[in-house]
Amino acid sequence: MPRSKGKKSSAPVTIHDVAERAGVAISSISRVLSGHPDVSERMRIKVQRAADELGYEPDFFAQSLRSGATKTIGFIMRDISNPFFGVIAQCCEQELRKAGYSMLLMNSDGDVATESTNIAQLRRRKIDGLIASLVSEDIPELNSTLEKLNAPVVLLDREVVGLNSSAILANHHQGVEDATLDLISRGHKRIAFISGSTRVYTTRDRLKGYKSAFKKAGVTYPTELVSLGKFDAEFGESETKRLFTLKDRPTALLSGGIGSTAGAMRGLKKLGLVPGKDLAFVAIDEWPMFDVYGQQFSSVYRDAAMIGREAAAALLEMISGGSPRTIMVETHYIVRESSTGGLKAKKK
Amino acid sequence: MPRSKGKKSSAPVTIHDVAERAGVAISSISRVLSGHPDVSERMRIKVQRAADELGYEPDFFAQSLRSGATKTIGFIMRDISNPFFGVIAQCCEQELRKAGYSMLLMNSDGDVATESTNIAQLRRRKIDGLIASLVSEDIPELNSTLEKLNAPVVLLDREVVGLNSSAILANHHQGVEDATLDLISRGHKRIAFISGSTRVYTTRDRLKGYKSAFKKAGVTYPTELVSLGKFDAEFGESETKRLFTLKDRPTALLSGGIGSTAGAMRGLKKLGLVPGKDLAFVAIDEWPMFDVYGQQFSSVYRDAAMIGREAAAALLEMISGGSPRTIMVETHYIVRESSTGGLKAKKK
DNA sequence: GCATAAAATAGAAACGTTTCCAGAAACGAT
DNA sequence: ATCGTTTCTGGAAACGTTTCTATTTTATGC
Repeated sequence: MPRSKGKKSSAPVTIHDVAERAGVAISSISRVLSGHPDVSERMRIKVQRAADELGYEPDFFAQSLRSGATKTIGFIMRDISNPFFGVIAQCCEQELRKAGYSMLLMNSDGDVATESTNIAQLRRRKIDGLIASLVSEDIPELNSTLEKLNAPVVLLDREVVGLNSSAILANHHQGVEDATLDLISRGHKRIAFISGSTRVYTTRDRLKGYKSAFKKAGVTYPTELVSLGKFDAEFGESETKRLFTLKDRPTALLSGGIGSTAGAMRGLKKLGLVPGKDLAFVAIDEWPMFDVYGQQFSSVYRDAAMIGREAAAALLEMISGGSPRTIMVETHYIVRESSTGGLKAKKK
Repeated sequence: MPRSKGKKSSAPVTIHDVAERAGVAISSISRVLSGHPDVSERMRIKVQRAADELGYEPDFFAQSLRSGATKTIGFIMRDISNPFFGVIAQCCEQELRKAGYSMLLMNSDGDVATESTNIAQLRRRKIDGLIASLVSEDIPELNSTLEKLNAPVVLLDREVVGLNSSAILANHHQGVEDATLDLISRGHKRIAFISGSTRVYTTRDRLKGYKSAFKKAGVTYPTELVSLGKFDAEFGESETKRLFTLKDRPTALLSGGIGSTAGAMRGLKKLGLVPGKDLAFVAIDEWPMFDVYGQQFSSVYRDAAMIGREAAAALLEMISGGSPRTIMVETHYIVRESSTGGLKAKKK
């Protein structure tokens, strides 16, 4: 028992063990392993061998405590089960991992309070950076909460005024304008538009595209068919039902966001309306497999994988001293079968 | 400068600052804040007030270094962009967060080497537990790698022999048997079956259901229509194309796993074959929105949200000293339109 | 009141690193 | 040889907690 030389099976090997084995000071071990320049070749070899023989792995927490860097990135999503966010998360994590960082994932479930708790938690964990898809842009104290993080921030599809962060924005209005113009040119005037709150960039920019299309076409847009509230499926479904049971019901529908689209599709189904036949339908953001399902949906597309990669790149840049920047990702209107339909016998 | 009383704007407040303010020892601060019983009411109030006034937040890394608990759970997925895994991740994270744990997310991208690197990384980070959807079950050194983690493990849909872990398994064979029997009863004999490698539980259990259905029906199953290889979309697509261009082509298809199904659907589309018409088609595991897309797909369903919750629960249980256990989640055959079709003019 | 036990507190030693500082060794140049 | 440089190394002080031990205070029973 008193012998500490025995094979202490599972006691983790520390820097002291390596130092003892190599017969040098612990500071030398640290220098060798962290690639410090002031190290002789003889020392390097000696230490490396001792470390290898003992299978030494530096303790992450001790390192972080002393050095201050945690090699950890916080990632706050409104809903990771949303495949659009899933792709972003995947690509982002891949890039961060390549650079030696790990990703701490938290869902806010679209709830402001949860989001703020999450940010606080991440601050205590001293993350080196944050990538977030925020619930809203104008929450009181949001700026101060984020600044207290004391770490660079990359926002996805959000513009927070007065905050010194990077942002990955999509050029939503372009795609939406194209889609709306196409629908108008097909003869639609009563085009419904469902999306989230105007308190976030996403909605505002989409709305801009919707309005500018009508303007370009010289038509006034139907304000009563624009429904902006939440991004979730419940809202999408109930609004779709409401709008499509109006007396003078819409002939086309633009649904903004993955959640909205899911809700809209459910709503239409319950009403017995078939996209591409009883109405023209364009989804903003794609669900996976949109291109192969029997019924093909038109969409305003953006590249989620690229968004993830760009977010990681922007953050890593800031961590190594770079300045915040805003990246604009293009959107594209993809015409498929569901852009047709909704107009009674006009074609005949 | 020499005064340290001045408002040092951004220097983080430590336990020492609180101790000084309250005029007590740092050990008392720790005791109060961690809810130690041996604390007088007077002390509790004094410390609490000082802590509140200073806005003290214990340093996470210092806590972990000293106490050994990291309040962090590793989560290794093959592909988080897969919405099925996304739902699992979301529900799981939610449960863990409630219990005060954070989730460190890593993708293995279906690659064994990446997976093993990830596990090593998580070990250095001293995670309190791991939840993983492993690439394979019989990788050499997998057991020792996982055991070296020195933390409880919950595996999703995997059976690793000799490993003392919990597992969330799905009762795949039941759902697949039901689906296969239904197809047989509709008159199908040439039922193709595409899934991943038999080196994982998932495939083995599904295959079991497929075979037992044929056995129960007293029919020998078409070995040449069973294609087991990988879970990804490429494999699903190429095998679908191969099988459905055979001279004596299948009349029905069971595709196992989200990836396979995506590939199969692409393949069928390219061949111009419509599920529910030119063939009967049953997906094993659902893509989101299967119930609302124009063309409705039959499936063998399992509840991803429940899997996530059960995984979290099992892990938390083990962390607080409980024993590993295996949870079996039911699967259900859901009949929709795509179960019809594929039989020439039999009905007429 | 007094011994004894119990409760509350302070002080200091960890935890495993990195980093600062000082000193030793090596190396040219005189 | 001697002196300055440079290069390398060892020792020790952080980093901010928790936890162990020892000490002081308070309560309890006679």
